[in-house]
Amino acid sequence: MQYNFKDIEKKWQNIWEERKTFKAEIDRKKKKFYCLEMFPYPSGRIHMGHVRNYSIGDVITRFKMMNGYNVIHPMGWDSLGLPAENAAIKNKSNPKDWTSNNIKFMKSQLKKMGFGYDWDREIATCMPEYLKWNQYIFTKMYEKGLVYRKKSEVNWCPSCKTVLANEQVINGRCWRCESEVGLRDLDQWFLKITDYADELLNSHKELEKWPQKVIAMQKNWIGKSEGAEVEFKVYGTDLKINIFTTRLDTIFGSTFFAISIKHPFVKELIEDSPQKDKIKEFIKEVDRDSKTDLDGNEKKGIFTGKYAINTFNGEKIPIWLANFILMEYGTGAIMSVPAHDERDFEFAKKYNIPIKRVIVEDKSKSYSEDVDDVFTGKGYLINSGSYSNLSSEEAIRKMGGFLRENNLGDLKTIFRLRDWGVSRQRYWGTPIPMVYCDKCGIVPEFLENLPVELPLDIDFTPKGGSPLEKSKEFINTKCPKCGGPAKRETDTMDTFFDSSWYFFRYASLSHNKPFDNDEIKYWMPVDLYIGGVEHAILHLIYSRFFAKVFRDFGWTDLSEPFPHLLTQGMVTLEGSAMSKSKGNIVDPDELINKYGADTVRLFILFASPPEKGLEWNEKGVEGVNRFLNRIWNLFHDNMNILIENKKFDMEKEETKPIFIKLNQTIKKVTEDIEVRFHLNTAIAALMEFFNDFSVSFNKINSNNPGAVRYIFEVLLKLLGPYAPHFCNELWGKLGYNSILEHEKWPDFNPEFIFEEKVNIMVQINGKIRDKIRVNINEEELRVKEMAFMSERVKKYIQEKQVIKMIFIKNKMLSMVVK
RNA sequence: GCCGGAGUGGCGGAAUUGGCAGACGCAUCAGACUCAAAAUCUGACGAGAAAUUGCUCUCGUGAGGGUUCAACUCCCUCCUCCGGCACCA
Repeated sequence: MQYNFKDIEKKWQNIWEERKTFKAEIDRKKKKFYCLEMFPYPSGRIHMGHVRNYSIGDVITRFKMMNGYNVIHPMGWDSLGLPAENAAIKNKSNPKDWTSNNIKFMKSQLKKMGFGYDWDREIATCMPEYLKWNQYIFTKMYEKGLVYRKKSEVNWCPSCKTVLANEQVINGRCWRCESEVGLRDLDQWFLKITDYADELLNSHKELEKWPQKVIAMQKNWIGKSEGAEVEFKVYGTDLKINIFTTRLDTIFGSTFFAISIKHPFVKELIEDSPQKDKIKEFIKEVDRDSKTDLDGNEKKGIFTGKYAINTFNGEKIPIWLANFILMEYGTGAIMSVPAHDERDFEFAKKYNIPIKRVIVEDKSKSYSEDVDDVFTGKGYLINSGSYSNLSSEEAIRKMGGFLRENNLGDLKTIFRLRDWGVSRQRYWGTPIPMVYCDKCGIVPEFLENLPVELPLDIDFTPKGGSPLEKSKEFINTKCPKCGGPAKRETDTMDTFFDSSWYFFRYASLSHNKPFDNDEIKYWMPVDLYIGGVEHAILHLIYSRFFAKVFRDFGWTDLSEPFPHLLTQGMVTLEGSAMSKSKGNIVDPDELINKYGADTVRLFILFASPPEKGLEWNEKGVEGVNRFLNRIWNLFHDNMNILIENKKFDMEKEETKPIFIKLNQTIKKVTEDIEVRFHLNTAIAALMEFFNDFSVSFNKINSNNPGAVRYIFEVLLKLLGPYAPHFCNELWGKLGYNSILEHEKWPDFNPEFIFEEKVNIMVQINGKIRDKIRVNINEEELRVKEMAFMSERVKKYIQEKQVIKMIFIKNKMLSMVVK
């Protein structure tokens, strides 16, 4: 029989809502637990990734509630962003309406899954209140010097005359008109996240409960490298070019100098070269390559005609333009040491540049003048003037000192991480609250004028520029300082800005500031943050950065917002992520309608442990549904026994095994949730227990009938977080008015964890030859006696000598015979 | 190239501290119920060998080696796959 999940699930969803079961209020007598899942972008419908993510969070939430925690479990919407704008262009509608319709629908889907959220704390990042504090944070950052303006390139469609987001550029072409996309230099806003690069890296140490993988990814992304910056003079000119190197110790081996084609001094270097036209042609070529030939690994270069003077030995070395030097990293110029760097070696071979060995692995060995292989390791210096014979490390230290003393450079640490460009030339984002006044210059909008809201009467059909640029009422404003006429910034913020602090706002929906520190002190940090591993880098670095900035503002005492992170793997179909554009979406609604939310929740959690990727396969859904039905049927077939509520005896011989199994299951399920988050094995343990229970049901019923009800009660509590509607319904049928979430999570009885008899394996020469059943904690001597009496053991040890015996209590007896 | 992670039956996965490999579920097969099917229930289910039924043995966790009484688990070498970063100076 299939239980009627439709009525039951609706009923309990209403009860949770009416009783405000998941409302979170500060109660300083209780320990809090902040359970957070990454909020969704309201794209229209929830997908399997959401179902998985929120099912995990919901199990933890209910589990923690039953363990006496004051749980906050909020939900909201990352509701600004490009898809809304694209949809608006397509449907000639408004992003706001599109978004709020989607939110409405998705919220109903989440409710249908039975997820327990405190909807009173719901946030949508597009709401005026959120815009206001988002903008306020931006102006604060500006005041503190964490925001600046810089020219930066954007994608530009020449036919639509508009800036394109990266997502709108498909294979180098515009997503709408397919014309080739170019680049444009625009003034844009940046956040100085690099000021925090070192701290973001160092405080990884505090994140003990983060997956190693995520930390490794972030470290990679921040990309710290320690080296030195050295000034080189250009021979015969006043030019000085700085280079960055991690191998200052190799500087005596530098035989050429290479700079990026984008280096600001290129123009001056080639000004009077007879080869000027050829060089310009080369620059164009490399520029083209960099756009088309993504992994173009052939090294190319051209001699500029100028020479640099090696700061350490005065040698003149030729300056080349080379395609493998990036302006974005270091200083855009390098000293090249072909003997000790793979790329420099390849380049030198190609262009017949001398190669000079200056580092050797072994001081006592002699090396030939010819260098036919690259040695990139550290070692000892040779051919390096007064630095010869020093180790690489010593040399770097001394050379660094020399640079500092002579004002020619210094040891320096650089990062791959670059400042965060937050400007977007789009409509559906938080307007950057800056005003351009002819008299006062750039003025951040005052708090009392916030939020700067988006104008609604906007034509979204792309005609050139950002939609905001065309709104006269938006652009024209008063200067907050002098009151004179001024113009508004038309760029909006990267939506990652919005999502970098929403979890503070959930915890404190304060009306006169972004959040209130008293409330933050109670609720924050987030005790468990659950989300897709695809956010391992950007979102999780930005959020950590924001927390540190807030701390430095004096707004909180918190340095890390998420001490415990659980990253779930992606749900894939045929090996690739489900996405609308690929058309491989599995819609959870169909499954919910067919099997009910409880089955869907159980199913997605049972399929694999959360952190692993999950290849979608619907086959197993029948299995978990069967499990629920079997419980339902056993329960209802025995209602008469269950409502009698008789006394029972735990110690009774006939039923002791099921109590032991029950207590073992409590222990296992508790630890699986709490310690490992392996919800799949917790469910498996519950199934295993129920199998035992049904097999021995008649025996229990006839020997110890009162136990049936007790066992069902415990089972419902343990299964409750996974299948909350189902379990609450049965709980009610036992005559309780309470809801399971307010019941206490069962404790296991340590006296019922161990069985009275255990199997001891008898191993002879590494192979298991017998199992003997003995009382728990049986003495070594007695086990040995029994083992020697076993016929099967005798077979293997007769006429042989036992030379070694190892006894592990309750587990095994291992013998070595000869 | 560098940095992570993984590799176990037909499939998803389990084995938490080095101690019974394959829990739990799916699929499959057989049986019961049924006129029949579905549903449900019962049983079998890593590979191979032997056997009269039960009691049996050998091999087996990507490959090869090692440590150990004992290895999916620890060490070394290698292969494959996935993820991140990448002419990073």
